[in-house]
Amino acid sequence: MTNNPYNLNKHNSNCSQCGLQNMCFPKGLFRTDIDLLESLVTHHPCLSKGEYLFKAGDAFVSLFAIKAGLVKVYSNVEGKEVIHGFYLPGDVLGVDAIVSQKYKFNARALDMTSVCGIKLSEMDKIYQLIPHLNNHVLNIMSEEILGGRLHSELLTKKSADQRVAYFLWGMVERFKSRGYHYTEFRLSILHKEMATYLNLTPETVSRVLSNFSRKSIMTWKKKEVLIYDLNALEKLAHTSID
Amino acid sequence: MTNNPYNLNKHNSNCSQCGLQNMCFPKGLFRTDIDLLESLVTHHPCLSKGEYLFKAGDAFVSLFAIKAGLVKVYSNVEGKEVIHGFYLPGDVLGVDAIVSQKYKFNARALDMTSVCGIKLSEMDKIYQLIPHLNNHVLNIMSEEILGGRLHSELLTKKSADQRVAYFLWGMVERFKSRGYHYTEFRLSILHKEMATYLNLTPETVSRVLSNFSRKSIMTWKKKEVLIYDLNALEKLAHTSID
DNA sequence: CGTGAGGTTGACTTCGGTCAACGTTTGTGG
DNA sequence: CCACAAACGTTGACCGAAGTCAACCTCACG
Repeated sequence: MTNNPYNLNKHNSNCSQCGLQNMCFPKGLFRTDIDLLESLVTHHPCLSKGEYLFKAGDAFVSLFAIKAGLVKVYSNVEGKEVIHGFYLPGDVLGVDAIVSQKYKFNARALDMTSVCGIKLSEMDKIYQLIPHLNNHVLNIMSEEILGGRLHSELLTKKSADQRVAYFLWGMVERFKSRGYHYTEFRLSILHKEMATYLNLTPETVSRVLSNFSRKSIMTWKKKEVLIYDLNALEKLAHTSID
Repeated sequence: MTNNPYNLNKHNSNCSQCGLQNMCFPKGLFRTDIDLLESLVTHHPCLSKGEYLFKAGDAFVSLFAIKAGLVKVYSNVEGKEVIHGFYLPGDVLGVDAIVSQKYKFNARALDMTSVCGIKLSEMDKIYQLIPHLNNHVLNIMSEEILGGRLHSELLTKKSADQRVAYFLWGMVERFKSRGYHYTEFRLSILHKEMATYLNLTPETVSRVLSNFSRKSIMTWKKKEVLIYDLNALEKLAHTSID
């Protein structure tokens, strides 16, 4: 178990292996595929905080698998930011650009971030060579659709408390499933950004977090999240509003 | 130009042709593919208002292309309905169930509806036989992701007036692009359902529509939508909230 | 007809937004 | 290493868009 998903030094620098880890779900690739996939994987210098992985309108180059760090995907509507998701180590982003061959959203590192690219510029060929890869792409797209709908449910049917609880609980689950510490972790998301994602204001988020802290459910100070009462958090996240 | 998309009698009853129309975008299928695709397309009896096309949890059988009518896709969160989209003639639904092989949402006819099924139970085989079909599926999934994000933008950054205007303007655009009448059309969506989709209450929707009617922008009485001032509608839909 | 679902309208409430003032952290350059 | 500025976060007072509640209207359909 890695102590900190953001610690680049500790991360295995074998990029293709990283790519494979990410792409092996749900069915593993066959050994014979690996060499081919290897040739698709590109290495990238680390992105520092604030750097763009891609911008809306850029030509599609490749998918990106996050090795370490954190990326937000967002659009700008009438000057205001709409955040569609946060991508953690192990996540793959960019699938929505495959068809149009243009990224439609902005992707920006929120922290020192390391990615590998997966060149899918010649999709048709690749499908025939690695039929399984197609399943992985479909799988990621499915997750993206489901995630979006879950987000809609969150935005439309949950109170401010529930949204924050749900968001944090979701983060915990994601860290847990990836084998990271999940009751104490670094989260380089500004409260402001979580607010945007949840369609709340920073003020409201601040009040909710103060509230959670007062109830000894969790704290989030200076990018360090400490979960004291995961049960309470889950209950809050899932209970009916009335 | 068909007068009314809901008029089943006027619709070409050749189901496979319908399926092809839907699947031909963005790249046409080759003639040789058509026979194979034909064998994948299944015919279904018409659904009457309120009938389910599928329910959340059902095993995935096929995608559905809407020939005529209207289908809503929704989930239930703590007893409350969350509507994720309305599917019109020419739309294909069910892509999000391909990977999991289970439908995750409910799909219900809002009016007399006719669909054809596209059996994709043996995806892998099909991909190899019709590589193009894969592009169509990816394309539909992409649209689904984009649509979801657009919906999020709507929910988070628009006022009640703007949401309603945007929704109606969107419907107009969809009818227009499909070659139907788009300044006068039948829309079998309850105000209550539009409200749910837009995360508003029926009362608010009623007030907004009264307002639009008073301003001679449009009316929507008894499932008949009449657009008087499409420009005003588009302007409302797109202008900044401040 | 009559009944029930859907739609409308008005009065009132509320949750979260806005505004403002202040506290705290971060990061840069001397 | 410190100073300072700018960005971020917190707290309180107040506000407002949309929700809630209630009464009533309308219409489709048995």
